[in-house]
Amino acid sequence: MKIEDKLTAAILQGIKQLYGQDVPEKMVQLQKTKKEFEGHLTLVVFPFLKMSKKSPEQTAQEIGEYLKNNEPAIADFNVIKGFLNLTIASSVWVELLNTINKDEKWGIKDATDTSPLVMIEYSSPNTNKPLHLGHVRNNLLGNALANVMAANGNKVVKTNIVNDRGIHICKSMLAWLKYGNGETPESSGKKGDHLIGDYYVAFDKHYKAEVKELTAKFMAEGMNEEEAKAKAEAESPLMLEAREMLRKWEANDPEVRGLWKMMNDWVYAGFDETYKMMGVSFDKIYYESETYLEGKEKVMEGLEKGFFFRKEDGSVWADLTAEGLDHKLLLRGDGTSVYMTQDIGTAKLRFQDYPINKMIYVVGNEQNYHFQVLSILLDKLGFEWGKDLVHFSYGMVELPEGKMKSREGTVVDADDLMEAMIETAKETSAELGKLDGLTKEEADDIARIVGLGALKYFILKVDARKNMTFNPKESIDFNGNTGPFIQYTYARIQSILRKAAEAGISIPETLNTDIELSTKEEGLIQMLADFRNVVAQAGSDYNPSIIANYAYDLVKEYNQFYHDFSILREENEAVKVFRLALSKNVGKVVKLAMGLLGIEVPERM
RNA sequence: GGUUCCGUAGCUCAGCUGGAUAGAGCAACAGCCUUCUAAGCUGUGGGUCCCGCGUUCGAAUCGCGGCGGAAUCACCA
Repeated sequence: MKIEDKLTAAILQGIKQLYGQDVPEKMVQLQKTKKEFEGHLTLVVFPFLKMSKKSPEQTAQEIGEYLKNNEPAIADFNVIKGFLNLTIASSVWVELLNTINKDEKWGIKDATDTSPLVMIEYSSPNTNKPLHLGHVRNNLLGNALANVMAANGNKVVKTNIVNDRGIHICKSMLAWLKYGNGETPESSGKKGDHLIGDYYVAFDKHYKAEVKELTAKFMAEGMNEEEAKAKAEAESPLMLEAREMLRKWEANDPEVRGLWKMMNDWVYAGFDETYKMMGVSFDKIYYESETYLEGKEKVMEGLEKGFFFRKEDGSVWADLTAEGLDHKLLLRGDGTSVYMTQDIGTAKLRFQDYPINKMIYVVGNEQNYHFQVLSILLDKLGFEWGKDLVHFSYGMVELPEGKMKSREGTVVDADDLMEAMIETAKETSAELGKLDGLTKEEADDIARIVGLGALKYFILKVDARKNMTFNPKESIDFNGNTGPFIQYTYARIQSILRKAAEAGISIPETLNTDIELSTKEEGLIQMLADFRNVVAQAGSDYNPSIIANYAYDLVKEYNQFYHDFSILREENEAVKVFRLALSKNVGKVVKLAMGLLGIEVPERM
């Protein structure tokens, strides 16, 4: 039983005894005592003044005395204004540590057969260019959220919807045909996604040049600039060719389809490498080319049932004015589908494939409106989870000079970024002399773990909703509130445990409670115990960042403890063993917490 | 213009189901490595929590109104 629950019960009992009234549980506001005061938990007594009819100080004093006399867990108390600071007995903390110690996965709740099934969609790349920093945030958040949901006892299916069709791919294909000389990933030594991305850029370059030329021509013929540009864009032969290619694709032209498949496969091979390096994975991948037709069917079904309406030109719309929104297009006049139609189709397939209880879409906040609409539409169409689907909406990653713009070449590439982080980690490790005596493989592995840890933590510690700034010049720090700091502390704990084992000191599963603890040690146990709440809250709030910030707080606290107290040099055997057990469990919880974020921790660094 | 989100130290961010003197890191300055890993620890300086009004014993936190920034409101995805 949690200490807070136990105390709450005791306090309720006390209130009844002292003031003869039953009060609702939520009036008992127990919070962690602030550092500058003595005690572990603090009861705010203001809510009870009405029934005690006494001053805050007197009321707190009364409740404190009651607790000290009647609740064995309370060793002492002090009163400051309306705050009753309660000191919990050392033995209670040791018992708590014993509980935590026995539980290898403290704070983690495994799914059972009857657990709800949560599907999480994330990543969702286009196949015409490599992943960039924005995708990195998406992937890391999606992966972390999946871990968090799983740790809260849900069955989790991670899914990815790949946008593998459309005009953007045709542009890359066309450019490759025109300017490529048959270049392949093998022949060029480039990753497939980068190769295709380069041709997408090439298309854009040639297209722009074409438009510029045509615009000049039309202006010479007497048009104003705006008209000329619009006409040039509409009549650009390159763009017309790309559109023609898309038509052929839709008509299943074997040549176009063949090229499309080949080039997409290159891209997937590239993505797979990136995902693998990033440490993210999927249980089920959907391809838009396979789902986009499904949506039409569903929309037609809705049309028959009268949820939607058709305009004279044949286009199909949803009237959402009753929900405070506008009219939304679902099928174009020519019967082709739009983005929304595809999401409906994908939803349909997913629902066929899995008994989904909750659907979470990890998609940037520029699509808030889209998901608001999607939720309503899915609900109308009879998807049980439609109404309360979760759009896990995250903010943009911006550069100091503003948004990333592919046009201006300011896009931060995911592969480059990871490589740079690992390289920096390697250099830093070498400078600090951490790599002495390690094999190259070991050193490389540590550099990978630390470099990626720095990147992942940097991104995950920020509240997902907020836009965040990433400064490539200053790069990501390895000191302070960072992934490496947490990893470092973990590695140091492992080092101590190794040394203890070498010295033949064993840590018993159950520690003797007859030991005096310092406030720092008690505080650490309190923080360890809190991990449960943190995981639960991260799950119910869909918020991985609180785990990141928790891990930092815990490690920061442990580091201070580490410097103030000796562990292996401690002479009192019982105290030494206790501190080892405490360290071990800090290490365990840090590893679990970082694991939820998808961040590895090294045994040494 | 409508809707949604954001605004906390020079910078990057915590804190927000109302609670005590608003916290970290970076940057600056001053200390600490013959002792369990100094990617660390200790200290100093640094604040109109965007502004105003309201609710409350109590507001960075809740409500309303402003101001500033972002996103979105496409037969793009």
